[in-house]
Amino acid sequence: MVLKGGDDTAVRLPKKERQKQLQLFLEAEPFLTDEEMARRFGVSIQTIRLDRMELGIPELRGRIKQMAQKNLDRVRSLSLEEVIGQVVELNLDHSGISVLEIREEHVFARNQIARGHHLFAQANSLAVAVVDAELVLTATASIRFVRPVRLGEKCVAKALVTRQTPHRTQVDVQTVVENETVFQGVFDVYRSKEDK
Amino acid sequence: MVLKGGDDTAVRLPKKERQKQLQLFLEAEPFLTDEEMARRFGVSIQTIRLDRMELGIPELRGRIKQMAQKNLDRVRSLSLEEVIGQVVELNLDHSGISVLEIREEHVFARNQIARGHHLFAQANSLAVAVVDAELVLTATASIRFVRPVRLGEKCVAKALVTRQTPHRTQVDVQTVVENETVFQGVFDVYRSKEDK
DNA sequence: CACATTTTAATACCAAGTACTAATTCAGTA
DNA sequence: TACTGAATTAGTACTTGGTATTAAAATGTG
Repeated sequence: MVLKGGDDTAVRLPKKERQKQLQLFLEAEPFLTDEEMARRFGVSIQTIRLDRMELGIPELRGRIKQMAQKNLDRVRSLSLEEVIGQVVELNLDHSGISVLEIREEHVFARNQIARGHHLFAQANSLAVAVVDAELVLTATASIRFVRPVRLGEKCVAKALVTRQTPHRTQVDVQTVVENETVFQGVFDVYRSKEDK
Repeated sequence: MVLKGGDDTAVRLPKKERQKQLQLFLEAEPFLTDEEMARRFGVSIQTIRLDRMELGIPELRGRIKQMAQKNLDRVRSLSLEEVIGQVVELNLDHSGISVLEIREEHVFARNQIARGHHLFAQANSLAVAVVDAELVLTATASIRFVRPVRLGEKCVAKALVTRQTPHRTQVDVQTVVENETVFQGVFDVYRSKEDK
């Protein structure tokens, strides 16, 4: 009989440790087959499968499918996302409200603070949405980030049309988190061919 | 012998037509198996496989793997994408240049014009990037969209630091497409703990 | 030592294919 | 009408990356 310890890199890890590693591995490289994992840990394929069972990790194909599904959902929601954030009220040519929850993808990894352009995007797309015309484009904007917004906070943007001229509409937008103003902006929006 | 036409919905389509449909189907629902497709077209599974061969469409597993991969790439590039657009030049606390090509996801589906907030995002993230400090946040900005930008155009944003005070930096950004200005903005950026 | 835990092994089976060969059906035409 | 070529269907062997189950071996521990 041969000693098992030396065949790969190191002494075989205890079960717990191996399972912890396994999860990390799969997080980094979700496309690993059981076979490959077994090779890396210097352990039999059945052991890996037992581990997966215990940890509730689905098989390769299941994992891939989940990721693909996520991708699909994203693409679909993106094309639907004509307005950044969710519109909860809209009175054309008058006012509108949208809500945006700050998620991982909106913040700086370093400090969990929302990047300014997401707040801007929410406000800008709402400003454009309230204007009732075929072609609507932002011309100028003057904005102010009043205080930083953090991961998890819900931003409520309120837009109000404040002036109308033949080809321009002025929209004021104020964004609040729990009644505290975090952003405000004045958008001067160009429009043409009334009535979309 | 039985007539083949009536078994499903309609008379069997000619090859060309079926293949066209097949592509559309898979675009909408990429998770269909050959078996399911065969059922829908009222045709044998082999026929579907021949079609896939001719059209160069990979098998189900290949398709979902591709999508999953795309998802992975996106997530990874997103975290790398600290700056929107590609930075081609950067002199800390002085100036910087970034390039952004307007793609499908940046434009209004209706008229192929870039949504303002993408131009803003490019400019804003560049303005933040040129400032050399641990914490950098946009405080206020005054911006102007000079002319609409269309699908496929390459936006070159140039940032220039124009003023420095103990906690504020003013950055002017001008974005051009083929020497024509399309966007300009003045960003007032807050910073703290010099030297990141 | 005896017993439990952990690890391997072995076998049957599955989904969704590929690869290949061969038979059948159909459509148009010489 | 018989023949030909394209299109379709059938059938078999083999592949990947598994599940499910049963059982044997190795290892650890009181």
